[in-house]
Amino acid sequence: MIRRTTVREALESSPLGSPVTIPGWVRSNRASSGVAFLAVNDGSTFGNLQVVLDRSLFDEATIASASVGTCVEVAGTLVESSGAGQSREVKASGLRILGPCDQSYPLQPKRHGMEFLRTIPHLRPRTNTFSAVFRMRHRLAMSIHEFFDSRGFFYVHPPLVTSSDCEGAGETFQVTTLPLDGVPLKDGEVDYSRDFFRRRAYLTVSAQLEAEPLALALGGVYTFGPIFRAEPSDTRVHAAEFWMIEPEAAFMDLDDDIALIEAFVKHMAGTVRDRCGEEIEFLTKFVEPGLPGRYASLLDSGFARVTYTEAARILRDAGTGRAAPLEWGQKPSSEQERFLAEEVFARPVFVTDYPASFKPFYMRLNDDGRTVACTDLLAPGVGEIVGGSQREERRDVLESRASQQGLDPAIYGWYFDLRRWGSAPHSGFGLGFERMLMYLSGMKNIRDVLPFPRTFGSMA
RNA sequence: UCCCCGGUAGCUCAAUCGGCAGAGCGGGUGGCUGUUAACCACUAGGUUCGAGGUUCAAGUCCUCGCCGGGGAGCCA
Repeated sequence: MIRRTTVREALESSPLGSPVTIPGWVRSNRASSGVAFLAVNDGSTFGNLQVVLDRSLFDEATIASASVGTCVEVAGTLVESSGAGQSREVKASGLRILGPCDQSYPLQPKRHGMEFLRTIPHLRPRTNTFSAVFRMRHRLAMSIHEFFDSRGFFYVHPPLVTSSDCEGAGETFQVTTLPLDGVPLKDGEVDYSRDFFRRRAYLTVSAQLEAEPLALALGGVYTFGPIFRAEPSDTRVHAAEFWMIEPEAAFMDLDDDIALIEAFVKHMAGTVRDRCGEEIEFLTKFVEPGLPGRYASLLDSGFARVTYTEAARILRDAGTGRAAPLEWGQKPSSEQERFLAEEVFARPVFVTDYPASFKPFYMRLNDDGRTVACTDLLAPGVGEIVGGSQREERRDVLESRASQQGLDPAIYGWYFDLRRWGSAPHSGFGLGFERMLMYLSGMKNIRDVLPFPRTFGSMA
């Protein structure tokens, strides 16, 4: 075991004058006749550690061998830097090559295109941009657990293999051990009784249906795990495998749900802003200049709230404006959603009470009989980031809406049972983890916030 | 799935109306007394995505294919 000092410790906390041993990867190697400088990064923090090599102590070949990408272990003393770019540096007494790196190494100390970096997912975490994104990803994930834990929500783990396709949430990947070149048939149909689970099985497209029974026992719960969707959506915001947060809580109505969403989004943004300052600074400079404005819009004011019906009126009255009018009963287009968030309200806005006609059966029917108690949170620059609703707790209403939408009661029997015995008002929402990370990092393609993205037609 | 755009050196990109295929970075060699994606000089490096076609002449125009990107729909 190497007893090491991290770059983060060396830059922030280790006492000056102390001897240190620091392993890391060379980001740049600048040699002049009397002295050579290595920029060493170990991923523990955004910044590099400057290592100073006196050329009277190190020969030409040793210095040259520490080329960009090489894994080195530097021994030396932590000292105050006389240069302008950093306050501390290491005066080296030893340099060991742990992992040599020849000139075929694809990463250079220069800007690369995202498309090229996607072809080397195993190396791109060594770039400034991707190491920043993945540290931010960690911080965001941790902030989710902090938030719900502090509010008494329990972290639950619904199955990834399910029997239902969660109505309308998307195309499923089927899970089977049946041989594809000789599927067993019975009466001309596939004989699923001979499949692994003795029935059809899918990868989950949403954990919500399984979260509800847990919420109706534990009170407040949340899930945070992978979701799989087989939709052939070839866009910058869709992945076949992504992560979703789905809180669900008993005794919570739509107003409570909306308050929870707002507090949650603010907590995530606030934590990342507080803890990822260097990452945000870098990403603002090289990826998305509008990043500070995004944090401000999330953190510095309350979110707006309108009903779908009011939004349709606004879009109609805006008339000659950028977005087309919305006829009541139609789904808003992404252009209309962006118009509301960016121009009408200029901050995140909750749109509530959509028509029941294009929403799933489990959303609670309002007293008007034509809208449901749901909300989408629309953010400037991206559109929808959260979708939630109060769930239909009345057994008769739920069953009639399910049958209207043509669902098989046999599959959803247990879901109806929740309303049969001890039903309770409850609500929840879903938030796409990568979409949130894209918003907070400024990355423009979902493939660039996932370490190894799986998207339609591509598994690099 | 539909629509649009693109593919030139290892990488990032130029190349006028169809007329000798270039630069920066990276690599190699040499230089420089503290550099900040160091700098200076020299140098090597090309099946212009592939297959056809038009033309005296194609990176450039046409057809097909492959790959990549963006948008729409759908969603998270």
